[in-house]
Amino acid sequence: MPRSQRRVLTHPEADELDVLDVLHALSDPTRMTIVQTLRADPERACGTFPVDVAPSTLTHHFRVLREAGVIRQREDGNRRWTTLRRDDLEARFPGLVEAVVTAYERQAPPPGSATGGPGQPH
Amino acid sequence: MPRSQRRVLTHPEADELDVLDVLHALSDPTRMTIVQTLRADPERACGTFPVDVAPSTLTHHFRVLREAGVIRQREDGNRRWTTLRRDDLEARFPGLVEAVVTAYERQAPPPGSATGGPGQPH
DNA sequence: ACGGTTGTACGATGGTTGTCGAAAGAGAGG
DNA sequence: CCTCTCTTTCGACAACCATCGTACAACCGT
Repeated sequence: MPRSQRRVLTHPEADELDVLDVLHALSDPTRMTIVQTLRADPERACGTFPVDVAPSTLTHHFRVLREAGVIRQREDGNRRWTTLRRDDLEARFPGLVEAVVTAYERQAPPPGSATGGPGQPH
Repeated sequence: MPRSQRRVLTHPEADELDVLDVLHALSDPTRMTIVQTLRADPERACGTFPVDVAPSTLTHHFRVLREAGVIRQREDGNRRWTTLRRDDLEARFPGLVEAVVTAYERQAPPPGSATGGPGQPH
């Protein structure tokens, strides 16, 4: 029995999303970096995010984001692939994710971006 | 010496606002109700918000909002007046507060509004 | 001056959260 | 079958947080 059947990945329905849960999920730098990364890359495996925490901590953050309805996860072989639920979020909270991530990028450029923009270099 | 001089109400500068702090401040139903109320009424005294918590708890929530830069408070005689920092927030996080409050009102109509909209009535 | 109003400060408390390490499960490949 | 990789689960722990009651400070009437 494949892992995708063994453990059910619970995702809230699009019309069940709670904006307070979403805001709480986004008010953490690690989780925000995950969302930021997913906006650039549509789908990534769990271990490929530019965050600096232990694997078990990462699993915890993915669960928070998933149960808030921010991301969707699917299993494929050994990997777990993660996507941003852009359409569902946009339908229920128009402009929210756009505004949040844009605001965050201004103050914390995504890891790997060469220019830090007008941020304090020291 | 008036109270407005006695204790300094610390407000972050407009360019110091942290989007993660703002999101955290907004991810609480009591605080979101405060912001929601302030969008309708430009300025209110502390005790006039339609929330159901103890006064000391309310003070705590005002401090969280103030230190995140969401609200501004000024003293006048016995009262402490609270306003939303709309311009500062809009300049630094364009569209954010608008999207957040709009999303929240859809799922939790402001207290005192007659129609609950298409929400579950029971 | 006195009492009432408004709001804060402090301390306590129960619950939540972010973090990690160790152990284990599931799949891929030899 | 065995091993390696990817990811999860569990237990633990310290930090944080929302909440409250009590005490207190400032202001405003009378």
